[in-house]
Amino acid sequence: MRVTKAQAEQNRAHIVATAARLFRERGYDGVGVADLMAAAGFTHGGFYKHFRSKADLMAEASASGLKQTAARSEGLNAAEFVEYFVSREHRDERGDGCTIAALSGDAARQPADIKTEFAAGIENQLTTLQAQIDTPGDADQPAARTMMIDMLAHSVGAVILSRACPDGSPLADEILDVCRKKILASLAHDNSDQPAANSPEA
Amino acid sequence: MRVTKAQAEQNRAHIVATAARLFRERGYDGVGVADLMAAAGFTHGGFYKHFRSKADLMAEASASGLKQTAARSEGLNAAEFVEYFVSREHRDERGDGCTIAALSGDAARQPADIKTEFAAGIENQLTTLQAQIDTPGDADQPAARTMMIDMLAHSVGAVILSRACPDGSPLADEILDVCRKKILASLAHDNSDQPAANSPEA
DNA sequence: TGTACATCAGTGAACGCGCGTTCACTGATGTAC
DNA sequence: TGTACATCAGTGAACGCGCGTTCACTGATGTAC
Repeated sequence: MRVTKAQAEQNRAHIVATAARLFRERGYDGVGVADLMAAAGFTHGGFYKHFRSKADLMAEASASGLKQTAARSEGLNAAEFVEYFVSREHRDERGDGCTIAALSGDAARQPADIKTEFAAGIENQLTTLQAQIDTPGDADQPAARTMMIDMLAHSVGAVILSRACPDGSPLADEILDVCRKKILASLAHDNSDQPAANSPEA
Repeated sequence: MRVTKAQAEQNRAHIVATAARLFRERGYDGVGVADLMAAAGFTHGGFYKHFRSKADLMAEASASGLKQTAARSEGLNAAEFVEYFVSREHRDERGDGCTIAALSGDAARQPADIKTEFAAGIENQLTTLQAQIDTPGDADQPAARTMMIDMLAHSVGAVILSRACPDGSPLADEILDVCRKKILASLAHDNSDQPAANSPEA
């Protein structure tokens, strides 16, 4: 049952893509090697012809998923990104959605190699988002980066919080709607580095 | 080896509290019944004298953890809450930190009973935070709720994103610092429901 | 271009291990008189 | 208040099961001549 070198590479890529999707849907612990290989259309034994261990695949599938996530938002400006990201559709489609939103909570408990992939994935996402900002001068690139970091964290928080609520509950939708408006508003009246950022209490 | 009714209740509460902490640290799947009972100072067999199943304990420990989380932020105003929440200390102390930040990602994949506990926990947290807002008149309670929903999602996103990065990496700290400033700033110049929330693109 | 042999992607049974759960047992607690 | 018995929190061995991983095997592919 040997298979063309090209076919084998294609099969391997298919397994990685399937893993990226299943991990987003069910988390790293929620997908077994046998599950995964069956979903990809193979028997489980062949897994170790492609990967040294499940842990290795976890890192590779994470990297692949993060790359795909960033590629998807290429060409979107910040507002368009938020409209898609902080939406019911995105919230309800874990498997096809953003890897950062789906797996950051899990990544926090994984070994360093996976966390490194996440940091790289986040950097890549930031670069992609920044590339679409109308920069009047190149001077305020740090401000653009700051803005995108904040916007991404804000959006990720909204989706994760909404997903933690029961399916179809009012609170789940309220969180999404409130945050989408607020994030869009904060993008609109360009809060580019107001100096008044210290001690708002008292 | 029977034990006082009072002692048994105390032991049960201790197991729940231990579970809440361990689940925050390692996630629901990362803690076994035997692990948990050993950490609480018991052998695993006794577990089923207190709980019908691990799933039952997961729901109860979640509720307990969420209650504790909200209780901790009582008396803090929004800015004080953010200063604590979006900090390195909180990020690095998963076990002692906020249950929402630690487990929302996992809760999304759990059965309805756990999601229901999370929704209740979030509502409780919102009520606690709103109670500390200087409301000029009672009229803008909806605006206060909106503000707290947004601030909570924003803060949770910052912590989760930071935790997904390698320990001690520059990006992990940058995310935290950027978001803390931005969230405090948005609280300070009170962006109470600006009308300009539609279509900032084009 | 044809032939002979080595390679290796994929198969499916089997492995040890840790998980959640059950169970017979213990002995101090709680209760009935 | 004291005695006899039932209760049940906690113990530790054992259960079946699914997990990640290994292995002998297959047979088409790739390679050497």
